[in-house]
Amino acid sequence: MRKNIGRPKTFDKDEALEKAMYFFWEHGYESAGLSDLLEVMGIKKSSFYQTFGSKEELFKLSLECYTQNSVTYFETLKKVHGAKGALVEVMHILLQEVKSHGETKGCLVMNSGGECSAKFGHLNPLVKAKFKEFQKLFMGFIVEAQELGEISSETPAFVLTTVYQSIINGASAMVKAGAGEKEIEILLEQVKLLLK
Amino acid sequence: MRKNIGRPKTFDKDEALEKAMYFFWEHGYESAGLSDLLEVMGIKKSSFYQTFGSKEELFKLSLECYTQNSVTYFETLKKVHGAKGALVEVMHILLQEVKSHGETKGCLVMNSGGECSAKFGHLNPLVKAKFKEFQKLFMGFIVEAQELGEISSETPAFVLTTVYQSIINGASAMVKAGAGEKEIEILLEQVKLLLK
DNA sequence: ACAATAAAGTACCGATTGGTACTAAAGGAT
DNA sequence: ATCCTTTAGTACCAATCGGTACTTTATTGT
Repeated sequence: MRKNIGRPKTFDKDEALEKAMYFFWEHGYESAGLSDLLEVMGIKKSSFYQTFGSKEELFKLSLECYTQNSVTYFETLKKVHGAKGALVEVMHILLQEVKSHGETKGCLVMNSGGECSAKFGHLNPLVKAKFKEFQKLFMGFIVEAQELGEISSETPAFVLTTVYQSIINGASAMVKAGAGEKEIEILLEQVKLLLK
Repeated sequence: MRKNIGRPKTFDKDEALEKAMYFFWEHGYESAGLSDLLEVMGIKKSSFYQTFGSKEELFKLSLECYTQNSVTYFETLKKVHGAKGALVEVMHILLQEVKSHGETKGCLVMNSGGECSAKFGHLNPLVKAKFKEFQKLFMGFIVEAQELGEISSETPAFVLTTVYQSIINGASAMVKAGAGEKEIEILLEQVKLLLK
């Protein structure tokens, strides 16, 4: 069987996907126009449909890509700040975003939940699966922090995880609706208080 | 000056607006098609543009309508459950929604924040204004509960308000992303714990 | 009867959407 | 030189979008 026949690919699929993922993250699934995506990805329509099949397929892959990137990013944060510190740092980063830009992209998975639950119900199962991955990721950090004694083991890890998620997701939702620094500073303190 | 000249209106503007508001609440601004809205409102296109001007104007009025309805609704809850009880009841209602339907519409203002912050930036000021109205509404309840001794005055009212908002908004966002009963039950307990 | 207003109904508009079809050129392997 | 595949480019598609224009009919007060 012959290999490398024909004209070789001139773009990297994963790189193009990552660029698309960022664009979905910024604009949402529906609002991300195909022509905009193509421009960002740096490929032409014919290449796109041959490689990714459809906009919906691209979006599904973007959700996967986002989750993988997030896991890697959290591992990096853990190495720098520790398990508990990484969780606090997430809120700290949100605060910095609000202070410098007054807005935030939030979490692609949560954003997609809001967008898909009403109009793109067939994407809900995937969104839910990714949500559970994040839940698992966060709880892993909390369990680890509890084992290390960074966080009290008095409250069950799942409870801490759920409350933590509600605060950070609520925080970014509030920023999008118009909340400012004061609110996020309060919520940062609340996260620190929660993870005692 | 002659009054009541011409053919009288056969539909009530406020009723039609309220129906449109519910439709926006369920489907979001962009996803609510004009033809769907007309069907729900029970009026024809010509009547619509004469009365409301445009889809965007209708949406702005819907945000006003939603906020007014919410204020009225909260006053009702307060009469039944008291100031603190009303705040807890909001979370309780969300839990019931999850138990019976597995989903929630959330808050129209917060939903609009997520939708408009990216693509319909010119609506942000209005969304922000409505967000602050809700903030004021919640804080009024908390202040009242503190004065009555239902809630401890140890923590400042604004802090309690912010944390409360982050939890309920985070909760409905999580439900849309796929969270279930367990998570919301935990968050209901957390709200009760917060408002001590 | 007449004027004034609102309704229903129809037709149409330009713009945009995601997606398809097809041609032609490019580039590497055999 | 031949084959295979991926590019770029163009044209086109049906569907949908919010919105406009216009005619016709209905219902009131004067």
